[in-house]
Amino acid sequence: MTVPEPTDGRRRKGERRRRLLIDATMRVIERDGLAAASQRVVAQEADVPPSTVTYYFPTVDDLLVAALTASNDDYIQWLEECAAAADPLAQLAHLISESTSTRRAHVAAEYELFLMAGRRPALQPEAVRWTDGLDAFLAPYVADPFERAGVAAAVDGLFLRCFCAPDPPEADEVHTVLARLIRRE
Amino acid sequence: MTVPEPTDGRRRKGERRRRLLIDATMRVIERDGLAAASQRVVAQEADVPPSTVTYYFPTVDDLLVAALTASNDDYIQWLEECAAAADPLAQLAHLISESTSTRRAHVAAEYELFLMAGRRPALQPEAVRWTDGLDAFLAPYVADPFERAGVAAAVDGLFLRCFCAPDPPEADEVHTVLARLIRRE
DNA sequence: CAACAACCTGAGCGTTCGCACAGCTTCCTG
DNA sequence: CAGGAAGCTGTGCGAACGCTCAGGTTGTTG
Repeated sequence: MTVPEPTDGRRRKGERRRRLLIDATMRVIERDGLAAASQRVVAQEADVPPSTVTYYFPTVDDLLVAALTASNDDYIQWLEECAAAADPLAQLAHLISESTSTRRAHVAAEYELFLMAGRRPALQPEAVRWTDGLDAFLAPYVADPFERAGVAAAVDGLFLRCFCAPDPPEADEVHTVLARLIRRE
Repeated sequence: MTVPEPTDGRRRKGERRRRLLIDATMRVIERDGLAAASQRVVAQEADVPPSTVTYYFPTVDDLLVAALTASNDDYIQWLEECAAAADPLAQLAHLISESTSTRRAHVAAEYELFLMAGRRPALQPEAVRWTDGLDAFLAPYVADPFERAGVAAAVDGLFLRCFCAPDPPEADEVHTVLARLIRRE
């Protein structure tokens, strides 16, 4: 996924610019939703002329797909970081609970991606990347594949709950929920 | 939620027309997403002039909120029907698995609603209506509230999975997943 | 330093958008 | 059966939309 960091200074600047636009798109998505992420609005958010957006992303759809894919990248990486932590489950609970505050844009983008994938088969592999990553993360904790599918679905549901519930659960509450789903006695 | 069915024939026709527009909106959402549901597009889908949409829904936003709310109504009602069935859990699994085919528009609308609720506090009660209903449904099966929150989140996650996964699970598979989450041994 | 590639942008075209509004028909009520 | 409420729609305005394109600047390479 990550580009091998070009030596050419021009291309490097180009990559930086692309990233700038994607970040601006994420901020717009967080604030007003995917539908509000038009060429002009994103351009203004990034403080560049509208034609710059066209230069880097031939169509707005390309821009949106790029932003959603990048967001998915981030989540998969964070998940791997969770897996490498001292207490992976607690770390995951923390990540989930941050949907309330720090990572609102990312959660919104993730679910917009899922919604898009439901209509466009071309995007399904991107959704699968996440679910596969999540399944791999949970494998050490839940042996039975059916049960694991259930816990994975719960993780997705918890992200959403933290994003849109009036009184979203704290990290330790999410941790408790996850732990009770996994620990069977 | 349901209007007391007016005696006035004019108002009754009006209600029918409102419903017609909401249904058309749902079809558009299913096909091309919430962002595509503009006044003109919905009007064409419903085979009425654009100004008719303005007449019944002062702004497009009103139309979208009405459609999403109506969809939420449907889901809550279906959930109650599941609860009243012979095997509620199997019936719920069936409902979830229909996200793949019959109820695609409703699933999409439901998640669009959640995403909107994340940005607009005014819509949060609508999201809460669903989660509360789901919690009530699960109460007989899962006593512990934390565990129940986990299973509820899993239900939401399973809806999404059925909507956008390349090889969505069948009803009996969903049933197995739910049963293993609930039956602890 | 010539040649080229990548970056960059202002102007503008055609389309769609949301919404206002005046004026019409239909239907109920006193 | 008069009066009014509710339903209905064609017209049109200003704004935003996606996208094209000609032409300019900057940086790299042989």
